[in-house]
Amino acid sequence: MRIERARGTRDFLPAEMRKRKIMEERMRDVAERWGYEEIRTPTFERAELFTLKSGEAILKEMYEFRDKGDRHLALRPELTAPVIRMYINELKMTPKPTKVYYFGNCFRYEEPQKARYREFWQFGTEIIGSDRPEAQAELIALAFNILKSLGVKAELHVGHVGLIRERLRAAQVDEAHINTVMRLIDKGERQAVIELMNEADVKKDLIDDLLCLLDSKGKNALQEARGRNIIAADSDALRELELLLEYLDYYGVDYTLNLGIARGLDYYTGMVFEIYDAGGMLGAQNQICGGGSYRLAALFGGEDIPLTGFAFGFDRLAEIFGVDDKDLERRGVVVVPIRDKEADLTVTKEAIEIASRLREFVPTHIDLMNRSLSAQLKYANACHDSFAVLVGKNELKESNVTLRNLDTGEQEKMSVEDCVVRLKAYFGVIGEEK
RNA sequence: GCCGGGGUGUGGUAGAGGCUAUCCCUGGGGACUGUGGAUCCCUAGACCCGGGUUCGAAUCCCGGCCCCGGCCCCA
Repeated sequence: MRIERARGTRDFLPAEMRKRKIMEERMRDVAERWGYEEIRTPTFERAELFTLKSGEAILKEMYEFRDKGDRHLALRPELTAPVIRMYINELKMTPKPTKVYYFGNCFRYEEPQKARYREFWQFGTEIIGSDRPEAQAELIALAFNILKSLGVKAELHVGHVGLIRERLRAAQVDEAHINTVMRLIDKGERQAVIELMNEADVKKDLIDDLLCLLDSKGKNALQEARGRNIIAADSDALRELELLLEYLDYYGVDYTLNLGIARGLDYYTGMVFEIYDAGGMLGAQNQICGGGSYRLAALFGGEDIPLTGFAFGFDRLAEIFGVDDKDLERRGVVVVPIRDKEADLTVTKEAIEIASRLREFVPTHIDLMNRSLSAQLKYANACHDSFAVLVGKNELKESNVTLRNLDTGEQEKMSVEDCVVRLKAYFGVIGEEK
């Protein structure tokens, strides 16, 4: 009987893995050069870590279970909460800001769709200890540069939930209602927002101001809003946002100001941003990154430290990441022992020794099926190898090997030493050992 | 949770109630134990699962599973 893959999961074949590894390497590389260090948390956690953050309702969207010790556990549905937990448990004493990144699989029990799976990967970073504009700008610039390293065309929208919250407070809306409104804004339900405000007896011109703020887009939105007195001149959020945008210019980051981004979660406190695929390849799921400044640590029993972070949907990036076929094609070498019918082991011994040397710097095959010479070459061809190193008794007699270029068919006899040098040069190995 | 379209060897397919299920690609072996990509031969390998209708089901019906896409959601 044939066993099917679990719903919403995928197998990654070598070609896909090569692509994903290239992406991972580039993303890690950028993060490292920006001074972030990789961390890793467990694949499963106590379920309450996630319900505390997102409410009991998300239990039905998680893979949660009881272990044999009756602990209530869950496969992680995201990585922010685990990272904060790790920080509170064991990173508290590190110098601030603490800059970390992560890459890991997450699990959600949802209906699979385009670029949406039950097991998916997130790549994200957290700045622990700062939500100042300097930190916000660096974080956004980092996300921007990671996308650049992947050659992905994307659109960055930056907002600030503080502006809207301030506006609502000015309108005498209480905190509980503010959170409700933020959630509605995030869902784009304007009508519901208006109704709720009417119920709360908010004056009509204040409602208009709010709606106007939500619609603000583009570089000049801030000046316009201030010009029309929608934002108070002494607004803290405004000052923070202006500074952030200034810094983004220094970083050379292109952005669209979008005050309508609300991220309907209570713990977002300041800057928020989202990045969308600009190529239209993702259908309905076109958001590839989300982040912002938030306060979450106190919820998990830590000090209420400011946090700024983002997470990329790695699978969505993989969907739109284009890579040269050349980069994906694995080019290696095959060592071909030519055995005679007496099954003389000296040829095999020599071949293995040569393969071991080549394996220090290039993918190397050697026959595992006791095949004939021509069958070995046929296999090498099917595997897109570049060179064959032929080792037979003729070569052994002369202490030589035959190096055959599988692209051109040219071949020539040479010593093992010359062969190694030649292949090192071809595969661009620098820093010859002495 | 809801809606639409699908599921035949590794992959891609033909087949529309009736012979041993078509063809291409693929895997293994051989022609060919010192030179590959061609050709030929042999060989491996499939009707998603369960039930129903029928003399007879890959084909029609029902349920499930899975895939693709959309809604909801997206921490």
